[in-house]
Amino acid sequence: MYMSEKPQQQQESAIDFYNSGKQEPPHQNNNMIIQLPSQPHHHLADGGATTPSGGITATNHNSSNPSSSSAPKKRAETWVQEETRTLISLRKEIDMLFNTSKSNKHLWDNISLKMREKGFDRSPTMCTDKWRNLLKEFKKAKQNNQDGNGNGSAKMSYYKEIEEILRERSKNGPSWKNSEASNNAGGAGASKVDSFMQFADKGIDDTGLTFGPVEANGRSALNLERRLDHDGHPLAITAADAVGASGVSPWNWRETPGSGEQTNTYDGRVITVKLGDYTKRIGIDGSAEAIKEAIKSAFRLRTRRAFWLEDEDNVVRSLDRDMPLGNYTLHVDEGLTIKVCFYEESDPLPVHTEDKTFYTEDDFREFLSRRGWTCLREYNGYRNFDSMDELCPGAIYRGSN
DNA sequence: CGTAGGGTTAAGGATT
DNA sequence: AATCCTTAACCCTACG
Repeated sequence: MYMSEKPQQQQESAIDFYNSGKQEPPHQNNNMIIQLPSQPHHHLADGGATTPSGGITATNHNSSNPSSSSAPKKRAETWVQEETRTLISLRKEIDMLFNTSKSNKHLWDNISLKMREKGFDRSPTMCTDKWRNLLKEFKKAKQNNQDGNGNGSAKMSYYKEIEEILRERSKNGPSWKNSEASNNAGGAGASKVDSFMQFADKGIDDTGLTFGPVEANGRSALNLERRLDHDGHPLAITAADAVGASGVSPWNWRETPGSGEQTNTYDGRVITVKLGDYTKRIGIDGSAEAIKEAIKSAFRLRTRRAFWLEDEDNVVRSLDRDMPLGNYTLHVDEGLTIKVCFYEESDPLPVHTEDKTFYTEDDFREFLSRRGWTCLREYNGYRNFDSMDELCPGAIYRGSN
């Protein structure tokens, strides 16, 4: 109505966002060549929303148009369903790591990275904004849900997810906030730490990641052990003993029978999860955490690497006891692999180089600090990198201070 | 400092 | 063409 002045400022910051590096200058420029898998962006319109051409979001504008002053600020593409779902599920995975009194930037960085890995080119800021907008929508929807809002649209499924996250949160009580990624020492606390990104997971296997992204034999890069049987988690079911897992996980939050009666008898709610040559059946009667643990257990995932399930349509599904039964493919974060040169005191030439794979910003920081470095420097250049985000896969770096 | 959370602005497609 | 509607992106404030 009466707001005619101010576009200035807004416009500016928006442009800045895409062009000059306020937020992460989209990885594409510089030499961050995270090649996105050809921008999947399946264009399922988001709840009837429109997703015009192209599928490539904001960031590609600047390739041709660095900062022509009068660039008519384009807002980013509307998020498509898969994007939103992926975001929700990624956020869900690490929700307990968010700490209101500390910077969560690295967490959003990570989420953004994961998004990019899945072909969704969304900056951390875009992710936070989207998340916040989702929360707002959700709350608003909840307020006036009495009045005929009960459409079963995609949004409702977002809301379901969000509700669950919030439920988990409140259920876990304040503890999730202050005692951050609880150290793994001890019982139930351990499983609260998500399999997804165990940032605080020092100590175990600190050379980290003995399991590089792709092993020489070509088998998928997990530290799968030979025996792929289940060892313990009640929801991890082998093909042979699917019936045995009556397990309701210790973290089973839902008392309410939900839809219909919820008996103790195992009602066969099992999904099939495939990874490479291995197929396992996983019971999904527990909480998201429990299901995750079951998957880890079944496939012997002992890494901090992110993993996720995609259904037969390649849609990333969040782990949920209500998730549709069926066949899923397990995907594991491939990490970001670079080469690092090591020098001897006197010798100007590198003694040896080593491949190094990072899965999280914390991996990266930990790696640096363990060697007394503050950043990495490109091997034949002088640019320093103190964030994993800026590293270029396969490039060569050396430690620097 | 940072975050959450609420509000606001405006881009841009859809509808009339 | 005008209007409506959705939603990305921004602003502000309280709170820790």
